[in-house]
Amino acid sequence: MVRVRFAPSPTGNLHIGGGRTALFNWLYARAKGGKFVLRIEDTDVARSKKEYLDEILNSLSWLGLTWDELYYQSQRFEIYKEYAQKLLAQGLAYQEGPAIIFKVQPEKIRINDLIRQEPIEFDTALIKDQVLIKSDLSPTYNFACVIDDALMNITHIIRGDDHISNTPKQIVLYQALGFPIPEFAHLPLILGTEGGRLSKRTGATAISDYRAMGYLPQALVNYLLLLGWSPGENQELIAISEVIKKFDIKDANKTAATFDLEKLRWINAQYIKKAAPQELWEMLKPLCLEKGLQVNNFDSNYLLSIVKLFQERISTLADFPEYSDFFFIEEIVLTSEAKKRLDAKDYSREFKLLLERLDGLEHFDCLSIENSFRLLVSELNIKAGELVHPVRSALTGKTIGPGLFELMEVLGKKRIEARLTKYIKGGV
RNA sequence: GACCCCAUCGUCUAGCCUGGUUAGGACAAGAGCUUUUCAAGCUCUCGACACGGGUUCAAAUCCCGUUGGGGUCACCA
Repeated sequence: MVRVRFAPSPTGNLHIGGGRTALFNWLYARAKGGKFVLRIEDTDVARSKKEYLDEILNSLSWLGLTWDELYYQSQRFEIYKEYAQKLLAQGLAYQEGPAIIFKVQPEKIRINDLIRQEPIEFDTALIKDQVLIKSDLSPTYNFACVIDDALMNITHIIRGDDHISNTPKQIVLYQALGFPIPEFAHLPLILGTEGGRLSKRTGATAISDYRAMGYLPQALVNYLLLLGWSPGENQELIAISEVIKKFDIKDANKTAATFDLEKLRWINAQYIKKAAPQELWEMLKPLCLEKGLQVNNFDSNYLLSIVKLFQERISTLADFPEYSDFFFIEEIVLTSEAKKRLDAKDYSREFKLLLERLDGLEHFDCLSIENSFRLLVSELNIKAGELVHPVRSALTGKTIGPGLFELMEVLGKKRIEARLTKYIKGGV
């Protein structure tokens, strides 16, 4: 049975690269009907923090990467010590004070990597003796890693490229301990736009940052997947259930990929467009409240109509409160462009006439509004745009946004009246 | 520096294994359509096999080298 693991260290957030490694492990387990083990590598007690642990667990859950088993290395120190003693007793390791050090014998190591055609060759003569147990009695990464991967029956080690040079160090330990050597698959790194590792300088690195910026987990997963694997047949958008049917770690790319926020945004926009308005609203609501929009004061029909109005034009959830605020606040604030529109001319007569027409409407729907609006402008002998722009500015405070007639239908007669009246000299 | 990995449009990639394609798609960019704005959508355009040698009738594809990029060289993980 396939058993894979993701082994983060709680000394930082779960970042984009870690998220992709976790995703590929999880996918391989799900594709092969295996198990996905999560192992927290918290052997560095000083640097490990509870807040990072929580953040990592939350991010994995948010991405939908559920684990089957969970282990903490900090609870397994006795096990590591036991195996180190064994190597000591066998004469394969020696002591240096309280530390236990493995004597590396010169040999040629060949590593078969699932995503590379040729085996990778190393000469261990170039490797120093390896510390197993440090002076403070905690195990080193390579030692704890090997013990755990073996005891947890990990069959495939899928990890970042940056671990390639750790692999020979680990293989000598597998051999010395008499453990079977698992399969390896080293994923290429994700690079920042500047080349080199993705770093905070290049942009957000934490999965939680993308959550906060309004990306959907499915969209981020879809993007991360494309960064190193292709469904073929020119497909860009793919449901995770479909991926599980065709995923194999052997098909992972071996070239490093540059993180491209533009494409992520596009994918996110596609997922937002496809989402059910109700579900989208569940995600939007907390963001609106956070921005101080009193959305609880409105009924759900109103809210869903607004969601539908913006669903096609936002690319992140965070765009929503910014674009739609005028639906939720009475005293809207004009942008400087909107102000310019309204200051350009006195629209008292036009606004007044428009309100009269709207008042006479039997049905206050988009189509009726548009018909009466177009009739009015033709009677006034002006182009539609000449009235559309000032009305939009007065109603929304903005010069950009959804179609005017659609937003008027949603906004409702009362709000329209109140907002246009403000610009009619001498009142109605 | 030593060791290791990698190399197709600006970016992500298909094609490479099993040589014969007008080297395909997506994002971005540019143009147009639509139109009340901004988006979206649709149509079109731009744009790549890093270089040099082989092997072969034929090389993006196989081999070697060069160059370039990246990674690792901790009692961090």
